[in-house]
Amino acid sequence: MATSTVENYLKAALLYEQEKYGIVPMGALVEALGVVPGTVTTMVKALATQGLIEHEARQGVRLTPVGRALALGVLRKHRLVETFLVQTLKMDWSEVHDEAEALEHAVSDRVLERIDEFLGRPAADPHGDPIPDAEGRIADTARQVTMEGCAVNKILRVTRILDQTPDFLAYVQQSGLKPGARIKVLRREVASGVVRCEIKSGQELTLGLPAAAKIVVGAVV
Amino acid sequence: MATSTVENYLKAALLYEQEKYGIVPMGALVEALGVVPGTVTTMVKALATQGLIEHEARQGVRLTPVGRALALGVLRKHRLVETFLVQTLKMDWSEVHDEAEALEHAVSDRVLERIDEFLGRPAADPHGDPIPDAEGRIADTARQVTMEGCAVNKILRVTRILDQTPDFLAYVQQSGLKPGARIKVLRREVASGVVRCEIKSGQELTLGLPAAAKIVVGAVV
DNA sequence: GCTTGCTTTTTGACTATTCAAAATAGAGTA
DNA sequence: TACTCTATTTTGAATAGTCAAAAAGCAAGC
Ligand SMILES: [Mn+2]
Ligand SMILES: [Mn+2]
Ligand SMILES: [Mn+2]
Ligand SMILES: [Mn+2]
Repeated sequence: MATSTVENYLKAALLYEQEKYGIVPMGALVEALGVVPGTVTTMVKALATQGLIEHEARQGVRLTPVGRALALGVLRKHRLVETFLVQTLKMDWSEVHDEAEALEHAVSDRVLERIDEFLGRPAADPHGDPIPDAEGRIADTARQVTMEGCAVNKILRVTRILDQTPDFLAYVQQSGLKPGARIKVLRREVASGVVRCEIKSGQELTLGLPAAAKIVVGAVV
Repeated sequence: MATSTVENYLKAALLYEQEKYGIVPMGALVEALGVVPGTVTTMVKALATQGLIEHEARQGVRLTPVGRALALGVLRKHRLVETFLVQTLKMDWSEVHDEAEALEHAVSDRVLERIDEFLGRPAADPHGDPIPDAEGRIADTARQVTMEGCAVNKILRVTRILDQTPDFLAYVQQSGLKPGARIKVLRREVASGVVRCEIKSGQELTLGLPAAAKIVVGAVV
């Protein structure tokens, strides 16, 4: 059985892989796990011995198929637990990440299956992050469009928030841009670096381009 | 923060204390935790240093008020989680113990409060074991009566199963003696060592005295 | 009092994970 | 080419928890 430390390392590598391309530098793991560099070197060697990752000296790591499958399982648990905490237990979407960070290591596959069924097999978590299915398949999010680059004057739906720091989530909540919200981008002013948009009931809102780039939108269903 | 190992040791000591009187012998912890005796001696010293138990050399341990409070918190998590798994996620009552054994260390107080509220602040878990409240108060079960010693020819309700081995739980389930079931003890034959009783819809059932002693009954509400 | 048998403790060793601090490799720069 | 800066690795040490096996304590019986 993989320890929770092992699971955290693999999940961190997976998330980095999904965001960037190719190899995961040691520094990315240092950052994600909050440990000193020497610790990562040590752990990475151990994980490589176990066949979960490949370690290119002075370069970084790459997940093996076994390691990736394990990481996808942990990510699935994390996101289903988050969804459960928000939908069923009515917790605030900004506080569920830390809870899921611990529960993802304690929820068994049996319990997870129950949760998945109970929730009706959701495709995304409260932040709009896609949930891998039981076989480890996960929706491709490479071509998602954000408020920074979407069509103008068209009603769209917020589907995902890329920046999940508490501050940004609080801002998103308070300004009504949570996943599910319907919005319309009115215009983009590149010179001043702002995006002007309309949210439900005609209210208008102005946000900076970097913030707009963190809000993924899609067609209204 | 107490590690899950520490929590398991304290909970084991608490459960033993509740069943028997006074001091908890080292062997009881060896048995409950599934480790070798030397390990218990080592851990017990560490727990004593942390002020969670008192260690009487060659005798055993006793929980300190701090240790007992911690243990009651873990027991509360365990039993609320079991209840949640059965009532909300529809898991079988015979399989939830092991799941709760892991989840009790990962569920935060915040999540626990949500679960407690969601379930309507239950007083007992699926096995009928009392759930400590948030302040650590737990119902006194010292004078509970079992089918071995209860009144005869009176309709009673099963409230608790004391033997929670999978085999016994399966027997209880299949013979309709789960907590909540209404039963009537018809007569006790001390010579042959059996108890004859009637369960719902007039079916009769015979069980041995040791088995009867594991089924707690109370007045019908 | 001496021997038996069971419980508990001691000792020595091992794994997993971590940090601090020093050493080193590379990449880019002057 | 030599220097500088940063990322990574090495080394040495610590903590938590565990086991195996030997030693010690103690109660009971002879
Ligand atoms: Mn985690
Ligand atoms: Mn999420
Ligand atoms: Mn446990
Ligand atoms: Mn129980």
